[in-house]
Amino acid sequence: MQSSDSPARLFAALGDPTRLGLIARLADGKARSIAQMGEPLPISRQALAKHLDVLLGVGLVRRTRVGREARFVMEPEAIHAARDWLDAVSAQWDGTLGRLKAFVEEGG
Amino acid sequence: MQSSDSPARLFAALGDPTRLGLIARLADGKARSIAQMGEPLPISRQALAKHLDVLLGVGLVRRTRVGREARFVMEPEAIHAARDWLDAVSAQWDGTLGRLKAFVEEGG
DNA sequence: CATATATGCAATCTCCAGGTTGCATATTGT
DNA sequence: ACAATATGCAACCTGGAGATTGCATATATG
Repeated sequence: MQSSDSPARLFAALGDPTRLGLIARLADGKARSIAQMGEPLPISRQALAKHLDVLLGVGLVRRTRVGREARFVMEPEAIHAARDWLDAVSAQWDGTLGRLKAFVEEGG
Repeated sequence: MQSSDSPARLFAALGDPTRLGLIARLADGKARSIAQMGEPLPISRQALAKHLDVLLGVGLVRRTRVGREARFVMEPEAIHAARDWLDAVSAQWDGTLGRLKAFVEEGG
């Protein structure tokens, strides 16, 4: 696990419709091979493999070899990391807004 | 509000270290001009303006003209939209059905 | 063993994101 | 009016993302 570089890389990995769709499909917890993942997609197998490599690089999925297949499962911790970053930003916004309200209340 | 296209565009907007830094700074709720935002950054003013345009395009910031200045404020609703997407994925994973499927698929 | 299946590796192509420079426009200040 | 400030607009350059094709390798199956 050397992927906790910066949240930007994580968001960048999610910032592609194909990859986002892969994550959405893998969210059911099922492990899928590359061929299975690519079955409904209009792109080549190699393009798909690259996308999965990107997701792997930021820790959003985990790879397991089963025979000649490479099965991919979602890794929810990376999702949590991204969500935590957004929560922090959101919390800071809500906090400062609360302080602004307090100021208005006090100052009149 | 025509920005609720797909979450991928939102994540893509966040998937750049410069833009992520801008959002982090704007999370305090203060409105800042382009010159103010660019003061600590090692990039040109035009590059910064493009980044702010990207954030504007997905609804992450709001622009207000004050005299000759263009002030930017964060728009927390877009942050919430991104967080909600991650929550949905996470919730699906955490569901018992998803975990059971994962166990069956992996463990055999 | 021979063959089909599933994936890995590598070279290549194209396009656009992110950056720059130069000039134009609008607003403030003297 | 004139100069300084703040931004907008446009052309341009470059590296890398996303895709392709072709070939190599490993595993299952007859």
